[in-house]
Amino acid sequence: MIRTLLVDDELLVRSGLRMILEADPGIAVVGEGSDGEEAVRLAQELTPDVVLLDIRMPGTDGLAAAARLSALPQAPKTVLLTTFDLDEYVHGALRAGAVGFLLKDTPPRELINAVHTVNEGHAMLAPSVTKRMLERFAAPAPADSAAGRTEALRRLSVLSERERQVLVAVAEGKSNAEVGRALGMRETTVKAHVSRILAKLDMSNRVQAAILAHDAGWA
Amino acid sequence: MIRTLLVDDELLVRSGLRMILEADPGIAVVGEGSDGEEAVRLAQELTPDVVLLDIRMPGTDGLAAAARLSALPQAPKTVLLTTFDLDEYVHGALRAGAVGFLLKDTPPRELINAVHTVNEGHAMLAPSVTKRMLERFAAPAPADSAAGRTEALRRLSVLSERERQVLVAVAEGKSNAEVGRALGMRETTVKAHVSRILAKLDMSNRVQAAILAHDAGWA
DNA sequence: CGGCGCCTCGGCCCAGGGGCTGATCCCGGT
DNA sequence: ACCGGGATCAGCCCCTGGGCCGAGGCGCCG
Repeated sequence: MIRTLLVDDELLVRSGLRMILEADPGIAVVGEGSDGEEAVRLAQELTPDVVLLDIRMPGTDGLAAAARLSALPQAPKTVLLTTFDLDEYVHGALRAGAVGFLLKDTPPRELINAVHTVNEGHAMLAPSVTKRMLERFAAPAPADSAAGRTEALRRLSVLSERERQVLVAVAEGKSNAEVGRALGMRETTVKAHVSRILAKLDMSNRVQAAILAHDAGWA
Repeated sequence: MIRTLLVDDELLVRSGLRMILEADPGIAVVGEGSDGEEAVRLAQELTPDVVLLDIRMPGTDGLAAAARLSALPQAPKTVLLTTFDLDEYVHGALRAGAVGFLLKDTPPRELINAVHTVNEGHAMLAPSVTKRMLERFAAPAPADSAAGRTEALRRLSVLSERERQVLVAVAEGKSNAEVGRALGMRETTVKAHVSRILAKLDMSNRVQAAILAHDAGWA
């Protein structure tokens, strides 16, 4: 029997979740709370296996509560619930030690599944989150700041000497006009260079290029 | 009914998996293959919902097969199975478009759970893999050139929490509209934040602020 | 209670950024 | 002699970025 704690500031939501979860014979809802403070207090009293935690709550919100939950002696598996699939939430949630991140439009069947899954030690993320996370995990060789530097240099190697000079100036925070003054060319020329730099690097704005140049040690 | 294809070079393993999966009324095993070539061929013929794929197989191995499966018009959800929890495998698997990665010591109940989970569009990773992946995804501290880093952090300390979030998104190269989408606010609000960030930092454009945030290890 | 700071948003304005076309010049390779 | 690519610039377009003003809500503190 998986002992579960529900925390959401809206009574109706808690009741709905309870209905869904208790339809499964393997799950028991052992408590309900309405804010982050209660979440921590109840988790200590009840030592649940799984805590379902809304992110947006008055006072101590779900993210703060999750961080404190994961610091408890018998830390429960924490699943965060939210209406909005925001990057900031996801990062915050995972950094806070959550093992689940679900949207509130998750079907009942999936919610039950999620409780079982996290209870077994797995993670359970909403599909959209999973997608972004897999992309990040699979794609890049993460920046070792030593290796990231050479990687940046490699990507920048397609640039010509003049383009390199322009990009350095851009990475110093100069406007196109200032770059022109610094390098002795018209602003229109600077813009032409920046355009080709972005095209070569497959980027959409100067900030990304500036960061890359910075990583390469150019500024 | 979830239509499933099993691929493993050992007959005994396939039979065992079939026994386990068909114990669930919602799962049907529609085919079996013994190597990567067969996996691709059968997937085209049968268009299964989920493919369970062993990594170590003679000829075309599971990773290569997974990559080709994910390129199919009606790509199945691919779950890779392996005895050894090697980072190299995990990266390869996820890069190949797999949505599941399980060890062969996974309990039967969990395997059934996994098939349902991936069929719903979620990911299903072995706990050990999940743990490493979450760490990397949540990874806040590159812990590198700490020299200018603390100085940057000092200068950025005047920013509020929300402003910090906005600046991070800006430093990732996002446009104001994209920042808004990522943080759940209107573009006008983003612009208000950026304006105040620049004023607080005494800077004239977002590139300078982005570089500073980058130095602080925020992006 | 009344401030004050933070967060939120709208509207307005205009400067800056970026794409596109097209042009000239120069240089090095064919 | 020709061609290709880099560098230079112009003019045009539209979208984005940033400043400014004003507004309302919320939470905290004296």
